[in-house]
Amino acid sequence: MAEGGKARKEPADAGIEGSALQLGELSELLGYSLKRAQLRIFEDFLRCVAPLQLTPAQFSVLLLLDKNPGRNQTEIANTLGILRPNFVAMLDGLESRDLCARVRSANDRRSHILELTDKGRAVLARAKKLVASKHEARLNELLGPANRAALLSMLTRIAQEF
Amino acid sequence: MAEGGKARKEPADAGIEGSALQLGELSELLGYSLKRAQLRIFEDFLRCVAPLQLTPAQFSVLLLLDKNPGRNQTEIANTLGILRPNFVAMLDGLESRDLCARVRSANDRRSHILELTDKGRAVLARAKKLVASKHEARLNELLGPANRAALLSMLTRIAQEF
DNA sequence: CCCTATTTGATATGGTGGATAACAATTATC
DNA sequence: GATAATTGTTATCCACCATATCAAATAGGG
Repeated sequence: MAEGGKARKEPADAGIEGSALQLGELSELLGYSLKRAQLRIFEDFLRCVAPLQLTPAQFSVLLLLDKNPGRNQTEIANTLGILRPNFVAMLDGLESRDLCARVRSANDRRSHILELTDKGRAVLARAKKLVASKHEARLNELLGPANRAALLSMLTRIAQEF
Repeated sequence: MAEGGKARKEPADAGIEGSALQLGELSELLGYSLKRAQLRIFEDFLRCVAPLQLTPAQFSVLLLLDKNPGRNQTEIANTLGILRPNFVAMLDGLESRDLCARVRSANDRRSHILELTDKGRAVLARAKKLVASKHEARLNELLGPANRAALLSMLTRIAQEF
C-alpha cells in the first residue's frame, strides 16, 4: 500500500475541494439576493421585537388597524395580501392575546369591525420603538440613510409596478 | 322611512369608505416592501420560465450544479441554504425529470456526487435565456441598469453583512 | 486492528403560510 | 319575495422549513 496518491484526501486534483462553492450567475440573479435579504431582514425583525412576541405579519396588522379604524376583516386582509380564510386564525391569535377585538358592525351584521385594544395600542407603541431603534437603525448603519431610501423606493416600485 | 341619513351607504361620515386603506408607517417598513417585491419577482420568474416548469429554487440548483461539478448533496444544499432533509425530495423531483443524477462517489461511498444530465444542461441553457430575455430584461426596463445594479448590490450586502 | 465518533443521505414528523371549496348568516338586487 | 352576492368561518390541501432519528460508510484514537 505504498503506491500513494489516492488514499488520503485527494490533494492530487485541482484543489478547490475545501468549501467555497462558486455561485456563478446566481449572484447576478436579483430574485436570489432578494429572497436571501428578505430572510435576513425578517430574522432580524423577529429578534428585535422578540420581547413582544410579534411576527412581521402581526406587526403589520396592528399598524394597519391603528391607521384604519372601523374596517372589517376583509378590508384589512386584502390590503395586506392575506386571504380571508387565513386571516381568521391570525386574528384568533391576536384577539386571544387581547391585542385587538372583533366587533359586530351595526350597519352590516355580517362583518366584524376590527379594533385595537388598549393593550394592543401599548404593544404597538413599544414595537414601533423597538423596530425604529434596533431594526431600522441597524439598516441605516449598514447602508446609510440615502441608500436605504433608494432601496425602499426601488422595492416599492417593483412591488407596485412590476 | 324618509328621514334619510343611515339607510343607504353611510355617505354621512367622513367619507373614505370606498376602498383605499392608509398604509401608514407600513410603507416605510423595509421588510414589508422587501417581502412584497420578492413575491412579485418570484411570480414573474415563474411566469417567464413556465414553459420549462422550473421554480426559482430548482433553477438555482441547476445553476449551481453546472458551476460546481463533482459536489455532493450536502455541499449544494448548504450553499443554497436548504436543509439536507428537504433537499432529498427536491432532488428526487429533478432526477425523475432526468435533469440531474446522483452518482455514488468512489472516494466516499456515503456521498452522492450530483451531475447535470445532458437534458439538464439543455433545460438550464433555455432557462437562462428566458430569464435574461424576459425576466431580468423587464427589471432593467423598470429600474434602468444603474439602479438595478445598485439594488442588487444593496441586497447582497444585506444578505451577507446584516 | 477494533471501538467509538462523525458524516452522508434518507425517513418521519410537525409547524407555518398560502390556496381553494364549501357553508351559514346576512345583505343586495331585481 | 326569490335569487345572487358578501362576510366570516371551516375544512382541506400543498409548499416550505425545521428537528430527531437511522443505516451505511468513513475517520480517528487507543
